[in-house]
Amino acid sequence: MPARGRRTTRPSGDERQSAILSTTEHILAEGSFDDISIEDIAAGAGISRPTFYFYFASKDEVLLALLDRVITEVEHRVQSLSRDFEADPAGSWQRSIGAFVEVFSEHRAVAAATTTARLRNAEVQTLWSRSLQSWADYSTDVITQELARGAAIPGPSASDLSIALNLMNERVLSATFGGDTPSITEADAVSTLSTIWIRSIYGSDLPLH
Amino acid sequence: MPARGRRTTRPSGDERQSAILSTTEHILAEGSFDDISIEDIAAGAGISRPTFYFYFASKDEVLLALLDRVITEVEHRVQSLSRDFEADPAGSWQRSIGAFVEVFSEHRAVAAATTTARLRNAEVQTLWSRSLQSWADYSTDVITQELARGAAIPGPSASDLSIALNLMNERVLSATFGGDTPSITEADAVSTLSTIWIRSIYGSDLPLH
DNA sequence: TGACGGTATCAACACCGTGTCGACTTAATC
DNA sequence: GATTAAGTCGACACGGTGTTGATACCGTCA
Repeated sequence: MPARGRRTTRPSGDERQSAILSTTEHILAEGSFDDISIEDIAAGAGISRPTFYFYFASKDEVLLALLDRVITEVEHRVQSLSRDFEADPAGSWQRSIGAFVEVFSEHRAVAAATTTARLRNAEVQTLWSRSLQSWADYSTDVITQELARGAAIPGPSASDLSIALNLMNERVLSATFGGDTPSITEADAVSTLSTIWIRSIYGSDLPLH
Repeated sequence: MPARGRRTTRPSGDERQSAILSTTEHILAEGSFDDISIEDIAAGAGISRPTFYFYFASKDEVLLALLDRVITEVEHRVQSLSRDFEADPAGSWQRSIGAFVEVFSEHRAVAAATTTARLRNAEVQTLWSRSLQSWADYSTDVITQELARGAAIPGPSASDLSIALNLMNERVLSATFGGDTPSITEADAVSTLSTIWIRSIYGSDLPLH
């Protein structure tokens, strides 16, 4: 059992593991994921490159762990939101979108890295797809309910609509946080996205409530 | 001057250059841009790797040339479209979006490669940004006119709205052509996107005309 | 016709990042 | 103090990139 309150001669495995994670998120804040080498991460965590491989199989595995934490955080944040689409549809959508924006704003480095890694790594792709799909499923359910009570207007299938809107959010936020051209400012992002969601779902700015 | 109608002992420089371009687009159709090496391209074009560097400074330069051709094609296609937003706003938007979908559908390999290369290569980023910006500028102008004649409804700035919608198209089409999960089918893409554009701009499915 | 010069070609090399192997050290356990 | 599991890293092999320098081809002009 490792000594408690007294420094052991070597940091424990868990300390090393989390040093790698936090160093990576830290380095990620200033450089792109593709530009940082495992050497950089290892150096930042105070270990040699081969030792890095004792903890993670690759750079992508580290990102996977970071991404997992972010996704879990989004889930919690969105779940703990007070929403009542019947009473206040516009506000409910806006608060949900706002929650996403907040979390991705806080972890923009991880989000940006995911965007690049997803394109070449199947596991990252899968993890991200699963989340996107679950958000799309949730939106689809709400839209279907809104259609049933006559608030939303018919048109494209609820699922196509919700997929397109979720993908829009992903791309717009990635542009905003990445400072791309063209992009919309962080201040305008939530209201612009919410307006598009609401008009697309209800065909109006003032849905029935 | 090179012989005409008679084969010279070596293919000319121009032939090599275009062999590199077409080979690259061809190889790109089955593998991702990141996975193909300069060796692959050179072999496909019947030259050695160093000789490749005589024609292009890097793999990315090849993509840049391919992308340039695709962007030019989109421009031509969209310009030659008959549009009259006052007479038929919904149809005009739908035809414009349809033109994009067609071109990117034909050159999906180049579009996919651009998506990945943009993230690490500044020149690709710039070229793509410029096009995106010019399409967004065009949409902004039309939305502004539609607002002036009282057909579009006020809300987010015309430019924020148009940037968000253009980015949505980019992401949704990339998912569709890449067969991502979640994504919408190629058959449903144009109608879903058009509906979102029209409802977001006019606040209704049947804009004034 | 022959030598000049731009165009084109490629073998060989230097470099960098990844991932692996095997030998070594450290610390808990019996 | 012997054994075992966990942890560490020097040294290597590999694969892809980009460069260099020597050489071949070919149109042209004296």
